[in-house]
Amino acid sequence: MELKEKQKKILDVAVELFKEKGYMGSSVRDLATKLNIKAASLYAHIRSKEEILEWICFGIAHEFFAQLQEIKNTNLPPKEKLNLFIDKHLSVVLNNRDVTHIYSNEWKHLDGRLPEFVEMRKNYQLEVEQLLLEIYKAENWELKSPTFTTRFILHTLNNSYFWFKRNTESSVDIKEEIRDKILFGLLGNQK
Amino acid sequence: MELKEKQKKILDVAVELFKEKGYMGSSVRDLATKLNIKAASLYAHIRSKEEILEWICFGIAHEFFAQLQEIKNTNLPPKEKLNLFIDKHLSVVLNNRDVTHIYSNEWKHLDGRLPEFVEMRKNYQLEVEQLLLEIYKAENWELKSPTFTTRFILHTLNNSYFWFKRNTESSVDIKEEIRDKILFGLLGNQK
DNA sequence: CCTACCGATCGGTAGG
DNA sequence: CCTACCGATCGGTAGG
Repeated sequence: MELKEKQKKILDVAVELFKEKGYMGSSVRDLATKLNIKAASLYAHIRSKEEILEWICFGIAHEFFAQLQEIKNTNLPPKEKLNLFIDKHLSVVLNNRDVTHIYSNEWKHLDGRLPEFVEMRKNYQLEVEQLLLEIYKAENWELKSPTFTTRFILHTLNNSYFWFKRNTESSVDIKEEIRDKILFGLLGNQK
Repeated sequence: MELKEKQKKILDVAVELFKEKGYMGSSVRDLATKLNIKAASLYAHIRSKEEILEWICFGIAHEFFAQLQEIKNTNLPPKEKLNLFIDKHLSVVLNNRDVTHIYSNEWKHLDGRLPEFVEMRKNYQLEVEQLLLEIYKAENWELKSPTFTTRFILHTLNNSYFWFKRNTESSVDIKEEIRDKILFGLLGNQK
């Protein structure tokens, strides 16, 4: 799924558009106008509107997977694996805020490749759950509801781009604050 | 904004539909079919498709406000105010999962009453922030980023319906687990 | 509640 | 990359 230069340009503009109006609220004519071409001309570069959504959803899913695999392949102490996972996942999210938003909210419109997407995401969730189980076991922590906890952490990470205004705080500070909230909550680090 | 019986029925069916296909992905014909009437007949009960979205978004927003006002009017100790706020807000969310989902994800399509909605939500956010400030001050806790923290708590509460499968766990257990995660995070309550 | 219908817009194709 | 155009569907109205 290698994209040509023009396709990358279309992807970038589509991300901006879908973020603003939603996938179903964005027409191919809107997209073409933003690219200063006619709607019909788009089809020299894309097979369908849905294909663009596929690029977005599967592209970022692939990044999440790659990042997780890297962590699984290290021999870090469990606690640091957890920290690194949060850090890496957050980096992907914060470097791709609009894409993550579309991935989280528009995947249901994938249609043809929807089953493939749903399974891919389920697998990712299961792998994260395994990582958590491994960490909790090694640290002798209690993990009451692994599935619940996994969903909590992934959802919180994926929606964290929402908690601050863009460009007002440095990325390092943001990541620290988010990790802090996920690990210790509102009160866990209060004396 | 008192709804008649038929309008309530339309609202209920629309919530189900919008949750499944999204607001822009749902046509008035889809909605009419689900109600076993013709699309044109809907307009005896609604002014527009958008009006239904207004019922959904402003209706639940009103519930959030009412619940917050109740808490502000009590004389509970600060710490219990925080617990009660989480509990009450969660009750509204869990009793209105699909509505909360639409409120969170489809508000941008409100159009005519969009500015009113955005301001309403900003005010709610500010009131919650004030409540947090009051609580943190009384308890002598440190609150580094009030706005960030407020967004964290509201987003986490509003998305919590996502963390578990429907009807698999009792509502009491769910609320406890969610409050636990928000207050203490993944590790805050581990010894 | 229905039938009949409106103009506008949708994603996409043909052919150059 | 364009013009020209397709059938389907959109939200909504008129009139009963």
